[in-house]
Amino acid sequence: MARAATTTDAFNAVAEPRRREILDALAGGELAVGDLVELLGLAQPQVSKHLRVLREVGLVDVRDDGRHRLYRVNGAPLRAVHDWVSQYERLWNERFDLMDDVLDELGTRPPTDAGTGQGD
Amino acid sequence: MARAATTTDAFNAVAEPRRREILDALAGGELAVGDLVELLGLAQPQVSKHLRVLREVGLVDVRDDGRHRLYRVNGAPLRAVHDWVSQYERLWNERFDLMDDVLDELGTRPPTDAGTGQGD
DNA sequence: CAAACATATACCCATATGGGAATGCGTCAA
DNA sequence: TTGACGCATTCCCATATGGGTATATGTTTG
Repeated sequence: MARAATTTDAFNAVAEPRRREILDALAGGELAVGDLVELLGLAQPQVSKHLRVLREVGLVDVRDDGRHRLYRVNGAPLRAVHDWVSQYERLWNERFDLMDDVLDELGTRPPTDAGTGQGD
Repeated sequence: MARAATTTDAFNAVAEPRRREILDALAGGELAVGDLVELLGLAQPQVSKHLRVLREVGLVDVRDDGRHRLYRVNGAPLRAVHDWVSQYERLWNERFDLMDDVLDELGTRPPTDAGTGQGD
C-alpha cells in the first residue's frame, strides 16, 4: 500500500515543493521544458517527470511548438484543494477565535446576531 | 532522497486522504483516538500514526484526559496552503475572467494593473 | 542522409511511506 | 495488586517516490 500515488490528485501533486515551483514559474505564462530546467536548476529528466505528474492530475496543459513543448498552468484542479482548505479558514483567522471566546464567555450564543454590532 | 518527509509541512500532511478525514472529523470538536478509530474504520495504530504526523506539522493539538487523549484541530498551518493556492484562484474562477471583461468594456480598470489580460 | 537540439522514458537505487501485528506504558477499576 | 482499557511505539514489508545517468523519440538544420 505505502503511500498513495502522487498522480492521484492535486493534493498529492502540489505536496512536492519542486512541482509548486514549476507551477509558480508557469504562472507567468507558457514555458518550455528547457526554460524550467534553467529556472529551477533541476536536471531535465527530473523536470519532465514532475511535469508528467502535473499533467496527469490536470494541473498543466501542453502544446507542441516545433521541437519545444510549451507548458501552461491549468488551475482548475486546485479548486478542490482551495475548497477543502477554506473550510478551516476560521481556525487560523484570529478574529473568529476571539469572537468564539467572547461568545463562549457570555454563554449566550445569539441565535442570529450578536448585539455587539459586528456584522461582516 | 526519494520523497520529502510527510512531516515536513502542511502540504505533505494533508496530501494523505486519511489525514484529511481525521481533520474533517475533528472539525466538529475534540475527539479521542478511539472515536477516530470508529469514525474512520481504521486500525488504532494507524490512526495514532496519522495523528502523530498531524501533530508534528502542528495541525492538531492534544490534551490528556485520564486515559484518553483528546485531539483538536489547529488550522494555522493550513494558512500557508490556502495562501499558495489562492494565488491561482483566478485560473479556475470564471468570475474573475468575466469581471476582467466587464472592466475592460467599461474602461474603468483600477490603476493597480494594466495587464493586457492574459486570455487563454 | 547525418548531426545537433529538445524532451520523454527506462533503469537503478536510497529512502519514506502506510498498513498489519505485537508490544510497551500509563490510567482507571476491583 | 491485578486486570482491563486507551493509546503510542516498534518491527516488518510491499510499494511509490525522486534523483542520477543513459538512451529513445521527434524535430530542425546542413
